[in-house]
Amino acid sequence: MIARVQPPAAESGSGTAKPAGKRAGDFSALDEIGSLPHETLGERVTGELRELLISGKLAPGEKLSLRRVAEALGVSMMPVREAVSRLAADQALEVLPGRAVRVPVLTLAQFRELTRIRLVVEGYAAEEAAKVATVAQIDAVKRHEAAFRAAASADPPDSAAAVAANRHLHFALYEAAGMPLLVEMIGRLWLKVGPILNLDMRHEPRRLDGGSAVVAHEALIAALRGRDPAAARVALVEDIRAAADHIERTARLAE
Amino acid sequence: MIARVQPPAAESGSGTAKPAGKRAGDFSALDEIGSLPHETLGERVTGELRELLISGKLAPGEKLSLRRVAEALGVSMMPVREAVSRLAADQALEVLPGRAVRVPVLTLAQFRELTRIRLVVEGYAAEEAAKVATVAQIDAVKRHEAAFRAAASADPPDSAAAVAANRHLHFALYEAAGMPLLVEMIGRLWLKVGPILNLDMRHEPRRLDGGSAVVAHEALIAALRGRDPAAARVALVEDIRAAADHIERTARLAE
DNA sequence: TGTCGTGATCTGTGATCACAGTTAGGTTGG
DNA sequence: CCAACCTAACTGTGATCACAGATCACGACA
Repeated sequence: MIARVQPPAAESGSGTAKPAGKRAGDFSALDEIGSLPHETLGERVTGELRELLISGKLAPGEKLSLRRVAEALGVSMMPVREAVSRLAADQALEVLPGRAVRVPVLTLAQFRELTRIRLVVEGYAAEEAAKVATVAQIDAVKRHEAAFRAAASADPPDSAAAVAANRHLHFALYEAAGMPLLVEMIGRLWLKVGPILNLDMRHEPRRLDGGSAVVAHEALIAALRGRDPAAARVALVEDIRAAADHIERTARLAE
Repeated sequence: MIARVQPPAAESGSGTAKPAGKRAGDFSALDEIGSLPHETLGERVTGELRELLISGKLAPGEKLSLRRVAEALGVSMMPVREAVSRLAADQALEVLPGRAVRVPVLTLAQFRELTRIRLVVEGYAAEEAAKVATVAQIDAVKRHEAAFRAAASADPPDSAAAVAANRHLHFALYEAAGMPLLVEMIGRLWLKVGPILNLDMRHEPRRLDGGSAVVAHEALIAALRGRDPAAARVALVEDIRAAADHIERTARLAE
């Protein structure tokens, strides 16, 4: 089913900050107000569905009905159509020929290809991050790593928190590379692997978290501190590959 | 302005080929018809706009009106909305806060980031293609290369044909890597750089075509024939970098 | 002559209605 | 008891209408 709309959610998507015309030094009070969000309904629904997908709350194969989603979110069918169109364009959702729209079920081949692409793209982001990250950005990564370890080693393990912390850790790293378009592209990749990956982590948090993930994360942070791009890439590749191996062994993939 | 709808256009996007249920050997006649397109109107409009973007027929900064596009294509406003939503989700189009939707104008920083990403992603595709390409696929690349050289060295140079041949050449290469998701991701990148890149090539075909492009393409084909992944990557990187350098010098980029 | 106010016209956004296709469930005939 | 049909409810798609906001141009006032 569909979760309720959370009020603001602090959407991290494409920011719309635009100071518009800014003259020399007159009317200083007017420059304070920075163009309010103007977030359209369709965008909010998109963000809502994206959040559900990337956090693994929507299982692969799950069917979505435009009318049901619209009703659950308290909006008309129209914004939901727009949101589904966008996500379907990214293949984060798929619409079957004459049926409903559903969360795609990846084939083994597709999952493997996606993993290979992630190794290249996210590995590159880690490399660049190791080159140009500020100490504040490295601290942010460390903070999320601590949160991840805490959630993973708790008794019982807080799988939801671990999933969220893992995501924040990775994206804090990617944003440290200073390449916004690259970050967004990675977000699109996570939209595709999110359902299987996080659904699995949600089911078996200790297997993945207590093991190689923590080790890889520590190696990653050490590489960031030492400003060692090659080591950062290796650490991240190890992290992704370990998770992917685990998925391949346990998750149910099509065909 | 908006071009007219070309009848079929042989959409090369996400194929919808699906033989549906295929039983043993009964009703052989029914298996002939391969589930007809079932292409929705919105999808066709999307493909139409995508083609205009990737071929550089829509200039950066050009404004689009949903109603005008709808009228020009002879459809309602609805399918156009869907198409624009999809393309805007990929940032192939952008919708200003309270204004119209337009083709994005890249800043210099954005263009450089895009180029860096292309070097990584398309370079990887070239590497993989050199590993696994079949002879038929290599021949296809060679065929497009010949068409490109012919169009570029003609008098006067056929810039439209050169642009098209260049695109076919690159995508024939990428498809040879056998990674469909990667190809689609690259297509998304081209959607962003297409307007500036091809618009420029259209204006000054000889500068780019007669020079480094042909050399890079020849080196690329030689690398494919020799099954040398590293050389293929170098050749492609050289091709992209030369084009990007030319753009940076001549094209008018924002900010 | 320069500048501000103002109205007409455009923009995208959202809602509602109509429709063809498919699916699922219930019923009937074997 | 099983299978086939048939109806009813649901699906996404497309069109039309209504609305708030922004832009632009013209005209009036200083």
